[in-house]
This record gives sequence, structure tokens and C-alpha cells, in this order.
Amino acid sequence: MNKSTWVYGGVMGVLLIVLQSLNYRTLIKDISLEVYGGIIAILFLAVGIWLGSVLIKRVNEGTLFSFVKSKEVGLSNREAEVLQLMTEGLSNQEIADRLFVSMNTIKTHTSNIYVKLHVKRRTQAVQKASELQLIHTLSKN
Amino acid sequence: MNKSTWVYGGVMGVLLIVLQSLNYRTLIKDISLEVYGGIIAILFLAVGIWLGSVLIKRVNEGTLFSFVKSKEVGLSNREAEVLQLMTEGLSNQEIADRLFVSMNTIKTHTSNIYVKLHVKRRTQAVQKASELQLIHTLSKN
DNA sequence: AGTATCCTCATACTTTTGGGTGAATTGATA
DNA sequence: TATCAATTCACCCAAAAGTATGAGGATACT
Repeated sequence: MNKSTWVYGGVMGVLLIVLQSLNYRTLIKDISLEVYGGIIAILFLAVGIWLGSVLIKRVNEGTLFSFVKSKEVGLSNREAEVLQLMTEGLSNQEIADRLFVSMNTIKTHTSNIYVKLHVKRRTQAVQKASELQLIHTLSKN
Repeated sequence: MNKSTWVYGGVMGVLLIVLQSLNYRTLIKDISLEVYGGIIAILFLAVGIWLGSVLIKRVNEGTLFSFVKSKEVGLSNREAEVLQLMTEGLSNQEIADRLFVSMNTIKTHTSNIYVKLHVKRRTQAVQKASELQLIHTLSKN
């Protein structure tokens, strides 16, 4: 909501500048109408491409964990929590420390997660979580 | 290379149509130059936004591995290849079989990858690869 | 010719992960 | 109350991953 305002303002600013430059066009007679139209086209095409890419990028942003979607897959709250930390690259021991439980507990959770996600390995679980859009840790920067 | 041609052709087609329409402009005298410029601007802004989103989507599509970006991080060709398969959830043995080398070789590669990516574990490497947009395995669907 | 980088492989050892089984506790639910 | 799902934990064993070190061959660049 915040950035959109800036984008909108920027686009409007560029639009104003271009429209303003139309006044100066009468001074420059040697520029044909076709060239003039082409310049505007290219200019706004560039702005549009940039805008489009920015908008799409913002969709992919964020590190939200969709517990709702996790439920749909069949994961319990705790399992979703563990999966979240797993995708952040933490080891079982680190996850255990983070959640104040033993590593054995985490192992149990991870095993159950693998079964529910139909995967064999940790990296595949991370992969699956991304595919199912359970997490959105990409394009953070 | 293939789709880019189509995109290029499409853009050029639209450009031609717009430029062609300039001939008809002389017939419509009541449209001011400002309005004319605005129409072109909006039109190409729309095309640009669409183009931008499509281009970004295509970047995120598939399982392309950006060897160019990998080089920037300092990864060798082989290391990039291994990282690619790693992110697909393959084990070291599976990667070894896929590349027709021994598992020891893969272990060497993975260790070097971890050093270059400044990570400790496999999942973190996958994470890092996503963050750095070395791979684009998301939004497959 | 010498240097550097990459790719390859081995050996040995440690750590992490995964699989299987069993079990105690809690809270909600039929 | 009986049952079920979720959470917790333990023990054991096997597989996979990771670390350290050394080393040979290929290619490319100085």
C-alpha cells in the first residue's frame, strides 16, 4: 500500500513531464510526428516493463508461512512450525533448541512431515514446501 | 531465444500499428496533441506492464539454472551443476550417478559450494541459491 | 616452464539425518 | 468414560552428509 503510492506518484510524474514537454515540441519542428510517437512509446514501454516486473516481484516477496495451507496438506501446527525452521536451514538440534524440546521430538516431527509431504529427504521437503507455496522465502532481497 | 522472437515481433507489430494509425490522425482534427500523446503513453504503458510481467514470469519459470549468476558468486561450472541437482532434492549418491562420477567427487564439490556460499548445511545452500536467484524452481505450476 | 584453476578420486573420521518401535502426557471429542 | 490426535521423549541402528587431507591429470594463462 505504501510503495504503490510511490510507484503511482512516480508514474504520474513521468506522465506529467512528458506531457509538459509537448509544449516544447512546437519549438522543435524538425522532429516528425512518427518519431515523437515512437519516443513516447519506447519511454512508456520501459516504464511499463519496470512497473510490471516490480509488481510481480512484490507478489513473491515476504517470508509468511501459510499455516492455513499447511493444514490442507495435513500438517499439524507443530509440524508446520518445524517445517518452517527446517526451510530456514536449521539442523534438528538447532530447531530443538529453538522450540525448547529434545532433538528426538524434532526427529519424530520431521519423519512425520516427510510422510505427509511424500518425500524422502530434508531438501525435498524444503522443495515441496516451496512448490506447495507453504512458504515464501524466495526473493527476499 | 524462441519466445523472445515472438515477444519482439509482437512489440514491433503493436508499434507498427500505432505508427500506422498516425496517418488517420490527420482526419481526426479535434484530438489534441496532449490527448494523442496520453493515449500512446497509456497504450504502451499497458503493453509494457504486460511485457514486464511476462518476462519476469519467464525468468521464474522452469528449472533454469543461471550459470552466469553462479559465476558471479564464484562457483565453477561443475559446482553450479551439482548445486542445481542438490536443489532438486537429490542425494550425493544420486547426483554422482547422474553425473557419472564418484560420490567422493560430489562430496568435494558440495563442500566447496558451502564455502563459496558461506553456508554450513545442504538446506542452507538450497536456501541461499534461491535467495541469490541462482535457481528458479519456484512457481513451477 | 611455471602457476593456477578445475575436476577427479581416495581414505578416514565425525556429525547429522532418517527409520523403526514403544511409550507417557494432554486435551478435545464422541 | 473411552477414544483419538497431538506432542513429547527415549533407544537403537543404518544411511547420508560433512570435514580434512592428499593427490593425480587436464587445461589455460603468464
